[in-house]
Amino acid sequence: MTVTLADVAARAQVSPATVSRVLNGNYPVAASTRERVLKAVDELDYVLNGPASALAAATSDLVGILVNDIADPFFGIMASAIQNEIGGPGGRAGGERLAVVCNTGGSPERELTYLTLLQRQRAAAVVLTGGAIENPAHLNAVGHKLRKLAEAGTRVVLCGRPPTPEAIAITFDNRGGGQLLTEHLIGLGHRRLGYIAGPEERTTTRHRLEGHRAALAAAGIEDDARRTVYGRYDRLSGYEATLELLRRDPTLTAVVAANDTVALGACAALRDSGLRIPDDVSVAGFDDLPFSIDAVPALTTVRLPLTEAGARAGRIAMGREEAPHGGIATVRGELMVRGSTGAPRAE
Amino acid sequence: MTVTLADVAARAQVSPATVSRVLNGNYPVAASTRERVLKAVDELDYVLNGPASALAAATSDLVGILVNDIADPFFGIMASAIQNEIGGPGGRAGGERLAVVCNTGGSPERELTYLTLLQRQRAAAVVLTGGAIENPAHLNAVGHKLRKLAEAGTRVVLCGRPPTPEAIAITFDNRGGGQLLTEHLIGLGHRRLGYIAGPEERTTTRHRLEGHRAALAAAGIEDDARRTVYGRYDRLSGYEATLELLRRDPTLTAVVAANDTVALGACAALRDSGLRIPDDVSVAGFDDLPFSIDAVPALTTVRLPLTEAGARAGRIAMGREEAPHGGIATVRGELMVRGSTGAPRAE
DNA sequence: CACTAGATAGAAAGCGCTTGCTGTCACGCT
DNA sequence: AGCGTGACAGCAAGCGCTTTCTATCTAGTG
Repeated sequence: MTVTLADVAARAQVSPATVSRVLNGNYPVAASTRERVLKAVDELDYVLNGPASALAAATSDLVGILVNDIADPFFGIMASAIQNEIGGPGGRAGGERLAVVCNTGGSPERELTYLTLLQRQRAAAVVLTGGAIENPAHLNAVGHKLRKLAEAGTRVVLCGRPPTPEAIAITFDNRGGGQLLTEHLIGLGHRRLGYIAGPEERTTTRHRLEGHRAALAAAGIEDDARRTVYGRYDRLSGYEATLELLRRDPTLTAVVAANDTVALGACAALRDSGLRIPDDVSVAGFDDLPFSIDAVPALTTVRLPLTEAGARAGRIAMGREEAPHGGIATVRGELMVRGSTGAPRAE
Repeated sequence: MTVTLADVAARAQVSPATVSRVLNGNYPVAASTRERVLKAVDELDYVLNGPASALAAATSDLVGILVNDIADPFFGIMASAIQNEIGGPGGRAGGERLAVVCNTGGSPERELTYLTLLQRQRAAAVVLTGGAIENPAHLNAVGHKLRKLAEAGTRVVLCGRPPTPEAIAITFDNRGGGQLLTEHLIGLGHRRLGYIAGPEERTTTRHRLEGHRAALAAAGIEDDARRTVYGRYDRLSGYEATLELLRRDPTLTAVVAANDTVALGACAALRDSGLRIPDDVSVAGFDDLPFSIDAVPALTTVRLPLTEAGARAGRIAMGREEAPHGGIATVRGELMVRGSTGAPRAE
């Protein structure tokens, strides 16, 4: 029914071995023979059987990219950059690899299961993006899996994720970025800052918050726990958290959000509460996603070089760039001061 | 080196066949035996060899999702919805399938290569999302591939893509949406409307533009070709196109954009040109992506039920929902009138 | 001109799993 | 007591490809 290597071989009057060699091109085959084979392949519309090939060769051309939320451009941009370097069809790289992105939805189980599935497929490489979940049991399980994958020859790279002993990592300096942002706000004269954090058990959340607190501490500002609200990394969360923050302290002069999307929600909540940005309340985001500049006023935020980091991770995953020294590269964010932050209103 | 089925069998003192059956759970195995096997699997940390399994069973659990641009939330949202239904680990569905998204970047070659790669992997299903490229040769090649895939037992579903004879399709009524938008603008009194289209050879571009023109024609407004500019589906394109439109006719009172992202760029260009929205110029987008409501003023646009459509496509791909009658379901967009459109300034 | 090295092609042994078919028991029925 | 009948378990034949090793042939070489 389906065309096999043997069919092609028969048609081209050569042995299956020869066809295989023509297709893989790593063994001398006379030009005339090659041509005959290629012709047969074409005529028969033959397509290699991936599983069979992977089984026999004990390798596969699958590369997995794990993301927390595929609907979030933060991940989309990174995934796109990674995939570009992985090669994928027509990518910058040569070999044809199937770069696939797997959406964990931020769920530990899904993350683990995808890792197993990738292991099962004998993936050539795996790139994990974004913050990790800080649960000892889960961390352990993931570490174990990564080790197994590495042992099996799968290259494992982390991108925008805190380093672990098991893999090469391109890490974002979320802590430094958070600090930059809050320092900026404090420099403008703010003293009562609300903070909208992400999900509590994420490393990204913790690091950004730590940076924020470090800046507060450095300025001798008391860190009132009531000024921090945890939520999700989405717009609605930002909206609700802002309302809550305002309820707890209507005299806030600035709101720092977990990321740009959350910041957008915060802006909406402030506007709906009749407050002007930045005259009444300043707002800051994080990531500098494309739409941030289109907010009105444009969002002050920390730009993360998502594309560059992704590209680098992709190249390392393909073995086309050597790993950074010590296996860890830390990428800093750049403070982008725009219209959404300003001096607090005089009291 | 790596643990195989046979190792597990030896350890559990059963035959490989039994282990296989325990793992696949589609054959009666005594509880005590099952337990013994499971224990061995656990102790040995055994992971099934995907390729081998796929080869022997002649099926795979891979499901491909093709998107034009993974960094664009339009696709991210659909992909997320599809993947959710596909099951993926922990998804709503039962079986563990590897739902993978492939980023074509809008390139015909990449689209084709991914399709081949998926065919090579004997994918269980393939979902193609977003507009197609209107190039006869390419259309033909894709059609051919889809037919082959279907013949091989791969379920093929289109989502947000024009129907073809080869597949089941959930299609967006881009034409109707475009018409709605322009009718709305005309209803407000606009007569000189600029149109920023997407890439010329995309079906989405053409359909939305046709809707726009149909509305103009219905209102007896001459369709000046100089009022249409083609570009890409990104922000910068919207910015530049708007400047160009303004250059060609500074008296424009409205700009209709190919999608929300482009609309954002258009807004930026208008603002930078010292024009107010909607007082001087109205702006309309398309898709109603999450950030559209956060633009200031909020974007008037056509909401496309991306999540619902994706979910449905996913279910159909999994065979958990029957195909729509005739194999085609058309989904309409809903006009969302918001602040970015208003009556034109009096002349 | 005999001989060897280099270039190609083929034979065949798996890769690790699934599954149709063939046992082997232990029951429960007549 | 004899036997049909499930319920399990194992055998063994592949699935379609890669690759090692071997065979063959041609072209140099002294």
